Amino acid sequence: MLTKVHTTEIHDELHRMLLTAQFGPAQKLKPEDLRKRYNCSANTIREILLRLTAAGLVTFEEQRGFRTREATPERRHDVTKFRILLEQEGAIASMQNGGLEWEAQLAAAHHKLSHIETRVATSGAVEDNMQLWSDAERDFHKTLISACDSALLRETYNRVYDQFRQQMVTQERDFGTNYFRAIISEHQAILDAALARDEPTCREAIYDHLKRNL
Amino acid sequence: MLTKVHTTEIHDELHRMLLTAQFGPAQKLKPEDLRKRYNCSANTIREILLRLTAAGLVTFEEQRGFRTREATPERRHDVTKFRILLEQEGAIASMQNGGLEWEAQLAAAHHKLSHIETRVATSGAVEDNMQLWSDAERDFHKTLISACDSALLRETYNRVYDQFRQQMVTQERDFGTNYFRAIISEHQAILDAALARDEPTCREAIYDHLKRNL
DNA sequence: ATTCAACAAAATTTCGAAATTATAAAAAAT
DNA sequence: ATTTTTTATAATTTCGAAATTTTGTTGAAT
Repeated sequence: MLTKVHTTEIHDELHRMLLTAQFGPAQKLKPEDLRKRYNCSANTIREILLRLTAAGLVTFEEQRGFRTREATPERRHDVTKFRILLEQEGAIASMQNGGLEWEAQLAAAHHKLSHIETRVATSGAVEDNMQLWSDAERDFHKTLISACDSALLRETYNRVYDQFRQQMVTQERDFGTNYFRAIISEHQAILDAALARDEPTCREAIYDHLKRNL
Repeated sequence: MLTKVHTTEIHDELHRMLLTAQFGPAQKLKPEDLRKRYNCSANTIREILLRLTAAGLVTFEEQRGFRTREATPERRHDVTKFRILLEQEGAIASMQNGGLEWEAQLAAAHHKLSHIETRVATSGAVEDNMQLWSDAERDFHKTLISACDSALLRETYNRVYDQFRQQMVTQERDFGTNYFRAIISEHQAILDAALARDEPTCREAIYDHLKRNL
């Protein structure tokens, strides 16, 4: 009898681990180890790793297995630059296409995010709120471009956002209260420009928010 | 004894078939059929289809298998718009970073392409030269952005180019001599603007080349 | 005639193991 | 001592089949 396995759950778990630096950069991901840890077959692990490769979080070389992506300044620069391009284009398209519903969703996402960021900035409890902040940050940026009419751009952005996050957490940067104090106003600037439909200002706000990673 | 199978070759074969409309739009890709056709295991087919899903040429739904992508005007529009964005950004970065070597490669790729296009436009032998033209066209556009400093943009462009091609061939368009007569000058305009480092003109030339698919 | 349930057939997913290939270690040759 | 060959070990890929889920069909109930 086959023990029921939950491929999706293992996938999500590994995905989460990759975005919280539970593995080192360019670290080998051994199917045999993972197989034992999750009590499933090597094939299932292989399929999951192939999907994570498609997401850009893992690299694959024929006959030599899987690795987490490298974390280098060059790659961080590349991912950041590309994210800026996609987010600017997506945000502007959203500003042109989005209506009241989009504005409301963006305001809501920002409200949540700024609440968490303020709490972290004042209390200093970074670790405790990391996952919460992480989800809220992703949601805000995703909502920003959500009214953009290109499904392909949105899909691509989601991939790139994850890769960006992977670079961030892997190259341990200053995630102290200073960081959170700084980004509160940056997120506010993006929100304001977006709702005001001020395209050049929004472009600039997105750039200013991300330029520290270039 | 296991009969040696060539996963890569089957993959490339299916990839080629997807880009030459050997399957209908949104057609189910049955692992069992493919397994028999290529004389390999269902698992191997599954792995290949997962890779093609990562490339964006195939869709996958849990427990209900794989399908070729749909071919709709909306999707063609989306893919075209995104391709224009990536190609414009990539070309301009190439013009800024590329040196003599890049110029030479671009000139070479264009020479090949225009030779084939002229032959097709005059002889009318479209079918006979389709694969040849297809490879040359891809190579020209790929070379155009090859000196762009973002590996991520280049990777993404390659994926989107394939998806664009898939839409083109699936929605049978006018691939007669008229088409080839038209694009000869369009490719020439892109080349000229790129070598002249004229950014606005190059942007426009890329748009003009692709706008018929919007 | 339409809807629903029960069953049968087909397709998908997962497994455990065999076969292949890469990697590491030891031995031999320069 | 360094390089090359050989051997042993480990990892990857592929298979064939079992288990699961979906899809299609038949027959009963409304």
